[in-house]
Amino acid sequence: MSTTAEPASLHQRILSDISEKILSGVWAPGHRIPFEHELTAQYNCSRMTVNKALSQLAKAGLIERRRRSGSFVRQPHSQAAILEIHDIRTEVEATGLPYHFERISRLKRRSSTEDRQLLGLDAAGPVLAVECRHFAGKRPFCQERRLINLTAVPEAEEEEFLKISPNPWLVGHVPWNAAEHRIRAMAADEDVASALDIAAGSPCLVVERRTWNAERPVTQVRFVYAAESHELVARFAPSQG
Amino acid sequence: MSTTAEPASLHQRILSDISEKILSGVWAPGHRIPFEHELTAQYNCSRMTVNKALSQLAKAGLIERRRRSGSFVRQPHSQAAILEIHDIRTEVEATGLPYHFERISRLKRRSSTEDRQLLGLDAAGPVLAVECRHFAGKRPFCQERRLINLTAVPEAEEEEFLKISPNPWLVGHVPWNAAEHRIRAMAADEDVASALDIAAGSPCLVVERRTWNAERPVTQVRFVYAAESHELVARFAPSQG
DNA sequence: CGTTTCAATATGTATATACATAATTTCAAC
DNA sequence: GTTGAAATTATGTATATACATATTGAAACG
Repeated sequence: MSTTAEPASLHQRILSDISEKILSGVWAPGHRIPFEHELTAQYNCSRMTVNKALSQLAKAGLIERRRRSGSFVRQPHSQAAILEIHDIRTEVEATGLPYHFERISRLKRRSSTEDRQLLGLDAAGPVLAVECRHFAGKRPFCQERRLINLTAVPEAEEEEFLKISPNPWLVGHVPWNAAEHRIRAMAADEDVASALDIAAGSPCLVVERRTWNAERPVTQVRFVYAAESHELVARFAPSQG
Repeated sequence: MSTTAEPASLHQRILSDISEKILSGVWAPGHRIPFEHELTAQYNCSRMTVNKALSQLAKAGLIERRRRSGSFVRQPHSQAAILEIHDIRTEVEATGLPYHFERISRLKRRSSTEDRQLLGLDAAGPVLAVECRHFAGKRPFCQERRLINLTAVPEAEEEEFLKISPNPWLVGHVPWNAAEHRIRAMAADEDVASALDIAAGSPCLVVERRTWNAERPVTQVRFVYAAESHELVARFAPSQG
């Protein structure tokens, strides 16, 4: 997996240009983004192409379109994430921004008491601790801290997690049959604040997940998102198209 | 008035026709759905219109498109986020503390624009706005703000919600077949801070839920918990095919 | 026999165009 | 000055068309 998505097509480029401006704050909520005909001129393309990009942005909830008035940056509603095996790459790319991640550290160790508690292990054994940051464009989107039970997944020892992040690697290598999510809010501590480039104390959403394979703990992971950047959405039935 | 599936637009109709067939199981995973040019003939429209619908389906993950081969129904990406309708009384009592609640206000009014947006209503009509606090022991545990669509649930007008809180009352009186949860973190504003007896700005967990009955919005509710007091837990096994 | 080449095919993206629809503004009529 | 009809404007949807691209299958070739 390459980490950066090239601007595949023109309307994708327009889309990511604009969402970058919005998410970076260059265009604040309420700001009127250029009219379709202006963007048409700016990108030297047809109105249909611009329209496609703007329609997607509207559908994604980043902008609001009003006939006769123009298109406006919406209040930071932000993007949806399905609850379960939420794939961060997909979440990020849904916003139109290029995704990449950074592996910060990777350490094999004998499991500490805390590790065992987090993983739900009852016996000692080697674990792999991995820390990553996921980015949307140039901005940090999510901090990930993970423990992998090497007894259940010995192959993980050979993987550096530099080109592929732990989640897709695990999905491709290990089956699981049970999972547990814990979701809560917390104030950013120093560590989180610097990882996400936000102020210490500001609210964050924390998603912790443990997965098992045949009763055996596989991995435990904690994702932390800045509150403004993220919202989890879970639906029980398709509401409408 | 209820939200009867309106004709909307042609590509929307194509999209919902197809997703209906997929979700109902008429077209199983792996099934090749008709080629664009076949759908073009079937709906008597241009390929662009069909293409728009199929592209959206692909983006939504329901189908997979392969050049030269066609479009295929994908394996179900487990949409079933198991977040049961969480019952606050049960949550509180699980901690061993006595539960009680307090109805703060109850107001019938014509739906404002904001009400309609929150509920997902497209037409005006009466709503009931109810605000409550739930306690664990003597400490406030959760603030609840709710809108009830009186068009869908006229009986609610007779209920004062002094002895029974809105959630158990609704569960006993109105069936629902779709729900949506939104979960996020936020900083407590003045209102929340005083309701929960915490400092303004401290992190909170917000759970918003909307439920529908036969396409008709029933109720919208926002629960706010102080971060330290609460954690959501969701367990599930992968549904897979 | 295996490999290369080429044509056929379905999707992917972009174009120009047309008309519909909703929200403002203008401006004349009352 | 208020009302209301018409013009204006930006978006919404659909059309026909064109060419690009990936993949497949079959024909041509050494």
